[in-house]
Amino acid sequence: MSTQTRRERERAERERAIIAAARDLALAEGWDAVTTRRLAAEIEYSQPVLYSHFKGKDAIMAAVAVEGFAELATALATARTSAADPGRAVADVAAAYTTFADQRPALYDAMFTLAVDLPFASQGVPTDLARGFAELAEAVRPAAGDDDLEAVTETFWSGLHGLVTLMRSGRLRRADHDRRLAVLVDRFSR
Amino acid sequence: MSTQTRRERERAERERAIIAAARDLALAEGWDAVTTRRLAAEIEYSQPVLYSHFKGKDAIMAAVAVEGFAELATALATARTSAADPGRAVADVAAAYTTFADQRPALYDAMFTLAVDLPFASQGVPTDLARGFAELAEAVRPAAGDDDLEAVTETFWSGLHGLVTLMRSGRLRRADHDRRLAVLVDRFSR
DNA sequence: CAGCAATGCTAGCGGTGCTAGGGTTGCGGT
DNA sequence: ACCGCAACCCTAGCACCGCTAGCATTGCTG
Repeated sequence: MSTQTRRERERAERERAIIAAARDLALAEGWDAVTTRRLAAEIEYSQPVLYSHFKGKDAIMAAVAVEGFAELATALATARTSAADPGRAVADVAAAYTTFADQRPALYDAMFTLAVDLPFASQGVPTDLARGFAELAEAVRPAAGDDDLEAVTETFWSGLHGLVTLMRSGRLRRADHDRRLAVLVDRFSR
Repeated sequence: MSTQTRRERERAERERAIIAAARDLALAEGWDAVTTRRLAAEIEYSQPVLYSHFKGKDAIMAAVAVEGFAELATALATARTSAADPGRAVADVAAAYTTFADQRPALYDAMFTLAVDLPFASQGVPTDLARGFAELAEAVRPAAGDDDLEAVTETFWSGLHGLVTLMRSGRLRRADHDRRLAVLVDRFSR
């Protein structure tokens, strides 16, 4: 039994090493640089080992994305609960969201742009995603008015997502980001 | 001189055939299915011919995207100018935008998600992109208030882009699209 | 009609994600 | 203590990708 548990522990550690290597490599050089060969070299095992842990490269990216959902939810929660007054919660949460996406572009891509077939129907993804979504919802609740809160939250989220992705692909000037963010926040604050 | 012009004409036709093949293939099976080998087979030439017209696959995708910008601009212009009254222009333009993206997903991807290094500083891209942008700006102008029109337009655009991309990647339920769109339109109509 | 220039082909390079099959290692039962 | 077996991991390779070098062939020009 002892050797069994040791093996399982080593396996779990190796799996974490794979995810960490993928994440670090993606953040440093982008997802294009994350190849199964480089990943294998990074963890000092051969390529096929990766496939004993994950179904394929997409699954590895999904695992990295899962970590991202937890981080994003935490960042949003911190921003909202530490807002000076409830009226500023929307602005603070919005700023936290775009900052998160801006500072971890590769992670954000894995979460929302690439890896379409995330394990949405299982694991902790829905949980952490829902946590982040709930933070957005609480922030915009006072300004929802007669509209359905879920629809307002989703729309606000879409606005943030659009700002982030369009700016990062060069369609929107970076210099005007704060101005745009202020407009969005204003429209969802009253 | 006659043979010269004939050759140039044939070359131009072939170039159009490449773009058309890429577009059709992308719309039918997605951009992953668009390989240089399949493209070459489609136009009944060998692979290297593609590279005498375009610098690489990205350039072909960019050419497809350029067509898309013109179409989108036209669709938005039609929606805005045929709106029953100016008050409904925002709703009609917004609907036209999301419908365009929904019906030509591959084209939309080429325009806004993939192909980062578009010929932004040349050709007709800025023109058509600016045309589309101007339509959005005219629609939201009455509701801009004291805010900078450009910032409001860019933010509205981001909202549309976010709705489209998040829905297409499965993050937002398709059934609630109209409700979300109504929220966005409402927030940019007053 | 000869020579040349342009044009498009075959073949191949280095890379990708992924997998089949064989060794080697090390645990478990006698 | 040792032997057989099972689990594990590596080497080698497949089919495909974008892209390019170099050669034939074609067809215009003087």
